[in-house]
Amino acid sequence: MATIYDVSVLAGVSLATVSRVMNKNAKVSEKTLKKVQDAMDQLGYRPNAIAQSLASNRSNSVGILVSELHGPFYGSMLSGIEAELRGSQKHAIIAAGHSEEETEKEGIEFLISRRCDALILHVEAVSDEYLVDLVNNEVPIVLINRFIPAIADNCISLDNELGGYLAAKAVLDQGHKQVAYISGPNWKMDASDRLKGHKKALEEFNVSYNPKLTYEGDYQEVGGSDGLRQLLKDKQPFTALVCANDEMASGAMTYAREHQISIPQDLSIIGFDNIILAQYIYPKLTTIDYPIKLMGQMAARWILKNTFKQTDLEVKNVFEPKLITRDSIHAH
Amino acid sequence: MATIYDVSVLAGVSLATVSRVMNKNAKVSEKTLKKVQDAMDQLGYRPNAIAQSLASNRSNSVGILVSELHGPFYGSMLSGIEAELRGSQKHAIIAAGHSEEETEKEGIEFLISRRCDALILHVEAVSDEYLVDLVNNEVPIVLINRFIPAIADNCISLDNELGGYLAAKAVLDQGHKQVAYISGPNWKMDASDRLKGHKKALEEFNVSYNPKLTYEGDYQEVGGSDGLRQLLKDKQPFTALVCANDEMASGAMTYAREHQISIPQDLSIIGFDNIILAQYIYPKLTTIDYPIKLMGQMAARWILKNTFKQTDLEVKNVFEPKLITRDSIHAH
DNA sequence: AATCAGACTCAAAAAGCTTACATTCTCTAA
DNA sequence: TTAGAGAATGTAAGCTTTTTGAGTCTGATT
Repeated sequence: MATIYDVSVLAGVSLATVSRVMNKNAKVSEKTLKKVQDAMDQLGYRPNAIAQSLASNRSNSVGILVSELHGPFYGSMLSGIEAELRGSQKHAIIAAGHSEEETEKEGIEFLISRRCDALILHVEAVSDEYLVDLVNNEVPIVLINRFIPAIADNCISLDNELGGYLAAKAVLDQGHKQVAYISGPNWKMDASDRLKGHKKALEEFNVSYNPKLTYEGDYQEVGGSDGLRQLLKDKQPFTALVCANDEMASGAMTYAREHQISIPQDLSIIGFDNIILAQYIYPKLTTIDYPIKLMGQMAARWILKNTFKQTDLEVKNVFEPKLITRDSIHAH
Repeated sequence: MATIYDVSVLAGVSLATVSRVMNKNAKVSEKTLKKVQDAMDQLGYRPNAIAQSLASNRSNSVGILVSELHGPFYGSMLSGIEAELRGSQKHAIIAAGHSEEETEKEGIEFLISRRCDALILHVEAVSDEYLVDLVNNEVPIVLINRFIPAIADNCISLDNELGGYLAAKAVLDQGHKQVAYISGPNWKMDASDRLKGHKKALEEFNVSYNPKLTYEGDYQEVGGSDGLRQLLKDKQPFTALVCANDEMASGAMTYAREHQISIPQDLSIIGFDNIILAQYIYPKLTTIDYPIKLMGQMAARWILKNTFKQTDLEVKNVFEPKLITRDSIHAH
C-alpha cells in the first residue's frame, strides 16, 4: 500500500507538501497541487488513518458504548449518532457493555486506548463516581439516558419521572382507579424514576398506591407475562396496567390474550419507550415516546460542539417524553 | 497520559522489556515482570492502541459495514459478530452504507484506511467486480448475505432460493392453489432468489405462476399494505399470500385487519426472515427463519480463522433457512 | 543591482510502540 | 575457575504521518 513517502517521491516534492495537500491547511501552488494529486491518483494513495492519529493526536472517531447491539432501542440510538457524525466526517467505534460493570469498564478502557476523541456512553452498571472521575480526567464524555448532577452538562437524558407520570395520568384520565404497575429492575435509575412519576400521578388523582399492585419486572417480554400472571393471582382487582416499557407491555398483552382477557375492553394497557414494535402489535399500543434517536443525535452534536469546536450547534440536555395515544386504553 | 517510556523509567528497564510484558511474547523473569507491572499500575498505564497498530501493522479490529444500524436484522447481526470477536479480544469498527453505492464505497475506504485487519461487509449497491477486486487486492473480506461464485469462500450466505421454495411449499402443503406474492425490490439478489424458489415450488405443485398475483414491494411495511391493496383490487382471487419478508407480511396483516379480512381464516400469510416482530404480532406469523445472528458469528469466525490464524475453528458458508410454523396459515 | 516581504517548500523531529539483533547474565559442565 | 549455552535484557531502527522552524523563490520596490 502506497505511503505518503511514495507520493512525495513520485511528485518530486517533500513529505510536508503532500501532507499539506491532504489537509488543505496551508497554501500550495497550483502547479505543485496538481503534481501531488496526480501522484496520489496514480498510486491509489489512501492516507493511513492510524499514522495520522498518532502524529496529530486526533483520531476523528467517537467511541460508543451501548449495553446491547440488538434490540430496537440501541439500533435507533446508534442510527441517530451515526447520521449526525457522518455529516462531519467523524466515525463511530462501537463496543457493547452488556450491563455488567466489568464489561462496561473494559469497553470504556478499550475506547480510550483506541484514542477516540470523545465517548458516548450508555452504561448502567458502572457507578456515578467512576463516571465523574472519567469526565474530569480523561476524554470528553457524553452520557445518554443517565443524569448525574455533578456533570449535568455531559448528560443527555429523558425526564423519566415525567414519563412515568404521563403514563399513569393517561389511564387515570380515562377514569381508571385501580391501576397495576409492572416496573423495571429497581436498581436501574430509569426504572425507579418512572415509578416515582407513577406514584406522583396516583397521588394527584387521589388514588392510593398499593404495593400489591406492583410487580418488579426485567424490562423483557417475560417480565410482562410473568408480571400479569402474578398480579392476577393476587386477586387484587385492577382495570388498567401500566408497564415500564413496551416489551413488558407486549408480554402482558400476549398473556392476556391467552387467558381470554381482551385488551382494552377488559384491561387497559400502556407501555413506555414507543419502540417500533408498539405500532405493530394488536391492538396498537398506547405508550410514552422516548425520542432515543433524537437523543443519540444530540449526543453526537454535543461532541461536535465541544470537542470538534463546531460552536454554532445547539445542544439540548433533557428531553421530554410524550404520550402516544393508540388503541390499548379504554375508558372506564 | 503515561507512555511506555514512563513505565520503563519507573521500572528501571528498557522499552523492549515493557513491551514484552504487555505482549507476553517472550520470557521475562519473575522479578522484572513484577517491577514492570507495579510501575504500570502505579502510573495507570494504558497502552496506546494507535501506536501499537502503527508499529505492529495489526489493529486487532474488524471493520463492519452494514446498510443500516437500526432495524431488527442488523442489530442481530452485529450482536452475533460482537459476541464472537469479544472472546478473542478483537473489536468492531462500524460504518453504515445506507444501500447506496457511493456511501458503501466510502464506508469501505474508511475501514481500510483505518487499517482494520479484516472487513465484514453487508453491502447491496456495490458491484460484484468491485468486491472481487477488493478481495484480491486489499484486506481480507467476508461478505454476508451475498454470494459471488468467484469468491465463494468469502461469502456467508443464506440459500434464499430454498427459503422462497419452503415458504411457498408451506402454503401449498396446506392445500392452497391460488397464491399471491409480494416480492422485495427485484434488483436485490436475495429478492430475486426468493422469487425463483417460489416459482419452483409452484411448479412442483402444478400451480401455474400468475404474474398478476405478484407485486414488487420494498421490503418495508408499506410495501405489504400497498401490495395487498393492489392485489385485492386486481380481482384475481387468492387464498394465500407469501411475503418476501416479515415487515411486508406485517403490513399486509394490518391492511387485512383494517378491511375485515381475518387472518388466517380468510387469508393465509407467511413471511420471511423471522425477525423478532414475527412472534409479537397477532396472529403470530408463520415465517422462514433467517439465522442472521449465527451468520454474523460465522463471519467473525471466518476472520478469526483466516486472519488471526485460529485454525481450529470450523466455518460454514451457506446456511439453510427453515420453516417456523406459527398461527398465520390455515388449511384450505 | 540590491533589498525585502510574502509565498512556497523543505528537512527533521516527534508521536508511542514493536522487533531484529546485539549484548549481558547466569548456570552448568569440564 | 572458566568456557559455553541459553536465558534475559538492552539498543536502535522502523512504522506513517504531522508540524515547526528554517530556508528558497519570486517579484516589487528602492
